[in-house]
Amino acid sequence: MTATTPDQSADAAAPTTERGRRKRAAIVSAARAVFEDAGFKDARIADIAKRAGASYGSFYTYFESKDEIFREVVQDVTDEMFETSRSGSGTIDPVERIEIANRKYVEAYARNARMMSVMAEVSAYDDFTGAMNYEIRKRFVDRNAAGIRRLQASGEADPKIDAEIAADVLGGMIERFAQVWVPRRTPEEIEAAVPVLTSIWARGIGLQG
Amino acid sequence: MTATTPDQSADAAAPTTERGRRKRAAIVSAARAVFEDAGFKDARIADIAKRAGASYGSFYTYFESKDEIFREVVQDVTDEMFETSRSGSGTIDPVERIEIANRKYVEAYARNARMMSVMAEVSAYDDFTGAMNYEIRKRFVDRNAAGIRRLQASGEADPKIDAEIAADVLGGMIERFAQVWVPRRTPEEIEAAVPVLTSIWARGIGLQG
Amino acid sequence: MTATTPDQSADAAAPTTERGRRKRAAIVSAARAVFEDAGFKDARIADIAKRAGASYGSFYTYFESKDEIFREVVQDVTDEMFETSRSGSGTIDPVERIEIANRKYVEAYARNARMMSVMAEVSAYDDFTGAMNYEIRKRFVDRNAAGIRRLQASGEADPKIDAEIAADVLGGMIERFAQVWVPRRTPEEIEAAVPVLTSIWARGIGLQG
Amino acid sequence: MTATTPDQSADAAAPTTERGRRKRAAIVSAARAVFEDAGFKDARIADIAKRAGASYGSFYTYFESKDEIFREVVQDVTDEMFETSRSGSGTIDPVERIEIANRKYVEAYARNARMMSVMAEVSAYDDFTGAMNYEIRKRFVDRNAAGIRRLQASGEADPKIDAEIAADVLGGMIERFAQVWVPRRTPEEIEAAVPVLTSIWARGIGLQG
DNA sequence: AATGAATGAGGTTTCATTCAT
DNA sequence: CATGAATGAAACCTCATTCAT
Repeated sequence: MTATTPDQSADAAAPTTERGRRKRAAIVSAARAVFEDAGFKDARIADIAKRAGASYGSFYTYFESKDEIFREVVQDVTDEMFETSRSGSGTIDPVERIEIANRKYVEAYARNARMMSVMAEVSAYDDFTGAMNYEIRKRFVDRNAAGIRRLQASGEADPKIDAEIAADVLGGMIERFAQVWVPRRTPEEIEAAVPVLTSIWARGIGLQG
Repeated sequence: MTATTPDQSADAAAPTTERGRRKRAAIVSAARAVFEDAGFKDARIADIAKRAGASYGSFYTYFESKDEIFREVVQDVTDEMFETSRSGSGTIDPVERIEIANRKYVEAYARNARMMSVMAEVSAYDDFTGAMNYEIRKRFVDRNAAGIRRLQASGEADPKIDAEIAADVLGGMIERFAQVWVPRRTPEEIEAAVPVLTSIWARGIGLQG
Repeated sequence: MTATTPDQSADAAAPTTERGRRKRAAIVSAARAVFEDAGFKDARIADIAKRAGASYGSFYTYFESKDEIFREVVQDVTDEMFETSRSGSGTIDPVERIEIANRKYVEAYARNARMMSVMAEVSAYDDFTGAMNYEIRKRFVDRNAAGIRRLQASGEADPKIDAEIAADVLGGMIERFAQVWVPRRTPEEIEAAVPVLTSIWARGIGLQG
Repeated sequence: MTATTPDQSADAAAPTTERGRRKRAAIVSAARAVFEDAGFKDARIADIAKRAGASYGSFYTYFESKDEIFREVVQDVTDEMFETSRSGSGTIDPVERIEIANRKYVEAYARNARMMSVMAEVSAYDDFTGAMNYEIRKRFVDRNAAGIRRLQASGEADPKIDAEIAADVLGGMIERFAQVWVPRRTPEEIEAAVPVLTSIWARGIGLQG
């Protein structure tokens, strides 16, 4: 994949029939599975087509290129990472809110772990994927920053802290935790570590005596 | 690159003459530059040879394959990351020690940033590189854990904290900070952020009132 | 070609369309011609493809490797050598039967002479081809042994002779005759020598006063 | 190896010192071993040099090319095949003489079996080797023809037989026997089969009853 | 639309031979 | 003469993309 900017002028027409929509969806789903198994470079169109029960040529009826379908899968992942982390919580206790947010992020990451890893691979040489990665991160960090500023305003968090940097750094801590722990540890181990994350986070911004 | 374990049975001979040593070093150096520019998959032997002022065949005088030279470069990076982070500091103040350690890691990362990124790419499908990455991380995290335990023993850090998990998580925070900031920010911005990292770290383990 | 055992897990798909079948057959035919001209080692995929009017890649649509197509050609030759020598003769005179069998073998060899020679070359380092060569020989020798035993049972051939060894040795005589004479002599010379072969064979097993 | 005619204008000088002669002999010996192990095409100059304890460059001090050294080895084999089969026997009994000659050929073949097989491989594309093979065969067949004519003159063998063709055909029987049996059977089995060869040969030319 | 065959640029690797030291 | 590094022409194989049916 060469460095590119998103190109919306898709030549491959959107399917008009129900059957076409199903086939298209099958290809996207198969592509995601193949990318997860093989990474981007080693994924072959032939494998995607076979896995989708489609022919070689059918792939190109729906997608212009390998890049294009990869971007569609990346977009799906990005959307889901957004979606999941969006819903707020009803609680009032700030530490509990932080823990819920952290847990949500880790859970969303777990559902998309392989693709997140492949996106990290591809970001190295593809601008679009890099931008998507950045978006996911930015959304997460921005929400964290807003939360910290709110806690500073209410006098619960240390007002001397730079909220943007702290949110960036602490968000990175969660990201890295997910990257490292999700593929290697059991759900129970991860669950047990989340309170440690929360505690560090809370102390880090001066919450709690 | 297919998943592999380190293989010491190098078929390509070590150079016996001074001239050979120079050419070999030139190839390693050129290879690193090419990997940094292009990543692993897109790096071409032809480019490495040309950049080293060597012929196509000369490459294969010293290295069996693209995999082999990549591992040599990875080994070099790993060694340097170890080397740098090893030397202790003379100070006694724990916060200052943490800051020095963090700054050292970030500086070492900065010197190897592109290769660290390529290694992240390749770790996805190559066991050797994955193992090297793991080694770097483990070394860093272990040192941190020892430091935390020491501070707990001296009563400076909160003894209720699980030192291993905290070291893992806080180490990840530094790693991710380096990954994200080094390629995108100026040295000044990074320098300015390090105290934030240090502060969060220190508070996170219960240092300071 | 490295030593191998036959591998039935062909990855290259069998053609499903008529067009595909034609192209595949053209490639097999071209391959045989190229192997006959150049032997195995010097045969180049590019030449096979060009001769078949196909592109480089088309070759790999149907065959995994040079080894695989060589085996297919070898299989064809083997089949034809079997086929030809199978049909019995109607005559009752044992000497006449021997002469017919010898002539048939030599004729079959003549039709496949170049490939038989290439197979001899390749047998030196490839197990599959060696096995095919062995099969051809075994089939021929076994039939001869049965014939000799029949003649011994009917009292026409010397019963003291070891039929298996005699069949092996006399079969080898025919094989070697074909190897040496077919490429170097005219059909007329060969035709004229066949009765000598027959006479030696017949006398050798004690037929005729 | 491309088709060539023997070229006596060797550029590589004959060694003048004793040490040079020894090294040259070591290279020839190593080359033979490598050709026997690997055949012609797969034999590498590097392996020959290493096996001879010589450097890469030394090889080219003594030999112009891979072809040249192969021809030297082939010449050695040819000489030895000649040498061995030359010495006559003292006996008078014609059948015994035939048996001795056959046994001698098989024994000489056994000593050179691997190289004879490699020569068969190379004969397919190299004229010089083909000529050597032909020489070996011709010498053997000619001697046989002379023997048959002698027996015809003395009234022991059937005078109606064409001595040249019979010698060719029966010689081929021995050759093929050696090719097939030597690599696959034990010396005892071979020894046991030689009388069958002799018997067929003797009967074939009308000797005995 | 669907199918699957056809294309060919692009990359890796080998190794006989030459050449600088 | 000895050494071993340097050269580069081949040759193989892959696979995204195009195209004929």
